[in-house]
Amino acid sequence: MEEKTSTKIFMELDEPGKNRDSENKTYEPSSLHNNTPGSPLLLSLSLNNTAQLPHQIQGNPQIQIGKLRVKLEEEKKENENLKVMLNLVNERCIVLQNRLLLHRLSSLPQNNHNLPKENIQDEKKPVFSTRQFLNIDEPSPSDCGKKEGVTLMENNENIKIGRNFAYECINNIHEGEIISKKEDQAFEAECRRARVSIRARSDFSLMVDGCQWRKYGQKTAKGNPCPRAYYRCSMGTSCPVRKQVQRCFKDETVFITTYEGNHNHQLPPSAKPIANLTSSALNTFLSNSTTNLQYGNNISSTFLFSSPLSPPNSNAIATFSPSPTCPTITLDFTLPPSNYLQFKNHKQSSLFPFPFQGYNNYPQSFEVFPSMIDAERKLALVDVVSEAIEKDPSLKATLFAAMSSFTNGDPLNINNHSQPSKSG
DNA sequence: CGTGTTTGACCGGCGC
DNA sequence: GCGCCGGTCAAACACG
Repeated sequence: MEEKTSTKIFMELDEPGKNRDSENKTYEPSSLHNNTPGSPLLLSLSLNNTAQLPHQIQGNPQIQIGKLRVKLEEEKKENENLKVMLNLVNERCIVLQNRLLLHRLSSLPQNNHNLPKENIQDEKKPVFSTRQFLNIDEPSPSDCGKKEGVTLMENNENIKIGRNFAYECINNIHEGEIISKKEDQAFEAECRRARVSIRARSDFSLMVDGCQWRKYGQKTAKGNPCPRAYYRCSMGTSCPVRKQVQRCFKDETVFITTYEGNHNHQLPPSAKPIANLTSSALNTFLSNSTTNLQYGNNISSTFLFSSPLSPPNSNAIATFSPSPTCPTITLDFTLPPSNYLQFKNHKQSSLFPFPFQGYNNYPQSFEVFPSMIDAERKLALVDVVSEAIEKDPSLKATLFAAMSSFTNGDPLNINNHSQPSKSG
């Protein structure tokens, strides 16, 4: 957008024999703008009078240049302000889009395998417009992203409209934030109760989480002969964080580590990746959970989770179980990377930037796998696919076959699943 | 002796 | 109300 407008200005200034004083070299656009080499000129949003520019250049060149420079400085300043504002609007739009997505996921009926086709189609849409979230008909300030982007390119009047749009957008979004404050409070309360469970192999880097733990109990839980160990964080005084570690009895190389609570002390650098992982997972899912509880839903969902950890440990299949007493997020790192690829390619999953940040402000992304099946079934699915892929290099066929067994023969229709056989 | 682990007892929530 | 189960407590123990 900026570069386009800038190019237009260049062309007008450089056009020979039209408005340019050929004897005066100071009309060189680069000398006018003092821009760094290669950087676009920052005139795009605010040049209300680009059409008049050639006329202004006529007459005394020195005076006109002086006037132009002053005007240019003003425009640059305004342009900077508008850029800041635009960034703000974009950031807030992303926040609203994610809120909308989580809202939509949680609003789906529990038996959503009977969803009409349109709804399933909707789930595949990568992003949702702000207007959809705010439920406002056009024309609306909530259309700022789209409308501003178009109108700013057209003419000066539209630039003004676009600018007003931006202002209105900000005001509008602020109202939305106020409305959602109550949800945020519920969200915080949820954070304290929620758990993040990590399934990882014993040689996996996640097993060393950088914190100091003191074991305070051990118990053999029902359904798993392997004892579950209970740990308390001993790094801070009365740190409320606890974790449970249990071996998976199906595959003893797999450990299930469950974290609960927030650290009340400074974390060492070595502990931050896991802290980021768990906090971003919590952030990712708990809005969904809060809305679920609010609407009385008790649905689980599965996502491809792009964690803040470095590759190759950067992806996990995440399962969210929004239990009213203890919502739990399970991040499964036990699948080989190829499984994630298959999982990802299988559905037209969408990718969008995720605004929530971990302790360390890692940039994060969040991939949506639009399904709503219960946690147990999905974990069973993960096991089946994992085993099959280990045995058979023909990943795609095996994966689709496994998916078909859960989806009444249609591997693409994850919502229309049937009960898996326990023989797995 | 200080720190961490082990392990049986205890408690509270939940389902029947 | 009762029993089951997960989670926690705390005394005993191990180790440096």
